[in-house]
Amino acid sequence: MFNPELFFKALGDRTRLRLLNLMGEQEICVCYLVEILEQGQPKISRHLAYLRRAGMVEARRDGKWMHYRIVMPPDKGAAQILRQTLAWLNEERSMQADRSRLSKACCSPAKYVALQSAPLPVSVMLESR
Amino acid sequence: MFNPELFFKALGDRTRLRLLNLMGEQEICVCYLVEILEQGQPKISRHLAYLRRAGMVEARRDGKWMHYRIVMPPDKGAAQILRQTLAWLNEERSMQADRSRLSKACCSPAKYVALQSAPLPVSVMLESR
DNA sequence: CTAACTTATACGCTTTGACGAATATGTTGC
DNA sequence: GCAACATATTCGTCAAAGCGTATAAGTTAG
Repeated sequence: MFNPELFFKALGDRTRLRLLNLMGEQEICVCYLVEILEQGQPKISRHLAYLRRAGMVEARRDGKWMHYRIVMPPDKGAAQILRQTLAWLNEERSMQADRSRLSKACCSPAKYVALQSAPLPVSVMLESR
Repeated sequence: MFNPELFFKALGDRTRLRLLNLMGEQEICVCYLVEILEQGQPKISRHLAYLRRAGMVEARRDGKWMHYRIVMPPDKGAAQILRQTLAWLNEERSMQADRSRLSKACCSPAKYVALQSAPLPVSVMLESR
């Protein structure tokens, strides 16, 4: 599929860029996205749906939880631009801060215990080996 | 300046993508953009203003005529993505057709004589040497 | 089945932006 | 100055999309 307009529209929103940035490395549970971005859950969910419609992410159900991950578009040009964009985002301070908060999720027990056995982010699982 | 949101918003419109595609090689007069895209002049002008605000193009006045050209953003990441985007656009048929119509501007005298001594596109000038 | 929980969607409201038509601005030649 | 021309901007309208609130849908535990 070749639809640059739809593709770039999907990237033209700060919240969606932050979501993509957090999904950059590996799949991540919606509950973490809500906590880290400190935005309402319906808002996060709507933006995830937008990204799904644009073919940029896919979801996997895991019991009550949904995990989202980036999927590279079949179009080679689009995939290249998406990869480039993720690298670009990673240069910005606020995007690094978001990622940092994700990796520290394991260090704020009060908050995450409240999420009652929410699945740990992959990064945390790797660290705790 | 680092503002991915503004950057991608500018790319999230078909008319603006077509304009960038036509400006890809060298600067081009507004009158050709209007002719080739077959869109109203105010529409073209508004989209050019949008691209100018986003820092993607600059204008040069030449008497009555305005010539627009792409300027690479100072941000290295943005510049790279813009270059890739232009290359990507160039793979699409309709974008190739637009470029083709530009290079054939010299072959439809009736239409372009009506433009009374409009400055020739650079590509035409190069061909006629 | 029911209660608790996570995520998705529907609704109403507001903002953004795209559009055509009309008009303003800037330039040239007389 | 004025007329003709190229381009820019303004205005009113409409559609797209953002948001929060409320609610629906799907899952698990009991």
